[in-house]
Amino acid sequence: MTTLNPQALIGIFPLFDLPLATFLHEHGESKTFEQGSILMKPGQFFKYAMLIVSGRVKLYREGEDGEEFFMYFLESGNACALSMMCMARSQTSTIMAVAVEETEVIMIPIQYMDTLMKNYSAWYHFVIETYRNRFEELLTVVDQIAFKNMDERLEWYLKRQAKSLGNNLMLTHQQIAHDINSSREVVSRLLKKMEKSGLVSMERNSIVWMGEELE
Amino acid sequence: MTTLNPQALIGIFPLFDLPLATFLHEHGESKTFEQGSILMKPGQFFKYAMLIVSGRVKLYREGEDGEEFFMYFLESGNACALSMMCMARSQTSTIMAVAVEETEVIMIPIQYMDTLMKNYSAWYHFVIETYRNRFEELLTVVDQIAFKNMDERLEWYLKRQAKSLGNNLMLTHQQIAHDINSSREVVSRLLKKMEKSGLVSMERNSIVWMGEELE
DNA sequence: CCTTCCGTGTGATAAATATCACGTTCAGAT
DNA sequence: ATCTGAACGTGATATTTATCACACGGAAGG
Repeated sequence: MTTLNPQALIGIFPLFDLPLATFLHEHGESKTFEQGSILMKPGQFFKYAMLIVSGRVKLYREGEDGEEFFMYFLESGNACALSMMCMARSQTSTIMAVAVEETEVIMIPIQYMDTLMKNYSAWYHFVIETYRNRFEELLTVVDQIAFKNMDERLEWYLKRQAKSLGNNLMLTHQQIAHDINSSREVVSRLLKKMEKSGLVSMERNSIVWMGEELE
Repeated sequence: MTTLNPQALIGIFPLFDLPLATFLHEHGESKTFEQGSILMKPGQFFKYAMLIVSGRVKLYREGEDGEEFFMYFLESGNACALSMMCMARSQTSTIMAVAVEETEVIMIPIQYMDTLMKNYSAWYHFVIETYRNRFEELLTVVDQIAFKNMDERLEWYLKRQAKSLGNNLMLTHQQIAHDINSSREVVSRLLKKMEKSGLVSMERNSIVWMGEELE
């Protein structure tokens, strides 16, 4: 039983229709994750598909020696593609998901997947759409790290952050370096250049993105 | 109507059951792609989901200035995840699929997707499985380019090639450089090192992988 | 047989990025 | 107010990768 009623669910997940929203309302479970808590980590077993109602989740890949690499955010109306894929086979996760703010999710137990797929076409459209979006996002990530230099990657990173978190970014250079798998000094220098060309303005602990918006 | 009968289909796609195989046999279309022909290219609109019966397809990402970056192979029993997601609206970012040998595929017209999803649970298991495999493969690609140096990436590349194409690889240094987005000279030098440490042996136009197998 | 082209080898150099060392600034704690 | 630690700035240097230049040898075709 979710805290949100079917109509409210449709408001957040526009691909849902009333029968689906009603079903999920009845059989889903609401849960709130505090800022900083882990929704998913490598090796974890899935019992639920997770839909994001509100808040924001950061997905990143972990390297062997503790490096991290930011992949994307999940936000209101999104679903965790990995949770849906893994639960279909009772497999374990390979990435890390952390709430960057207080985040409310709906958890759909694995045993309903067959019913949903079979009887609710809105559900499988939603699932396909979710996969498609994540897959495409992952492809753009590959593009960036395969073809672009640090300056362009940093710019793209900031663009994406600004799109999700707003133009005033509470990030330290160190955090950014971590996310793009570079080093603080490199990030500092590149930011300096970007400031000179008017793309950002900087203060202690925060950066204001002044370039164009993403999309 | 496919050239293969339902039983033969199940032999190639073990997740299929008889009703599904029968349906696909009736409504799918067989097609053969010659070596070197393009199954999928930038900005293409999909009318079919594509399943690989035999042969091998190489999936590439293309950069803005014509660079290429090898992502993975699709082989007998695989399906093209992207075709199933019907990426109707991909723009600048492009993916390329080329047959590296003569390849037979089954093409399922997109209008059957709803029926398949609704009435054939084996189909949606197959679809989920396909997505999951491609997604995970893409994640390992991200790992490599995000965290590893060229020597490790080259080694991993050769391992994957050897796994699909056999240990005797008919590749020039130039082709390899292209696939991993590096340059011929770099690849030559790294291969030289690998030869000295006994990982490969080299001849003109071919490289024999002598390291351990992947997986 | 000879020429030409392609694949390869290799040194020199450049460019991009990472690392090290150290300084500065600023906010919060004592 | 002073101290302290975190965040940031910056030069020097190392490492990694790319690029340039050129040489060599074999294979294919005339």
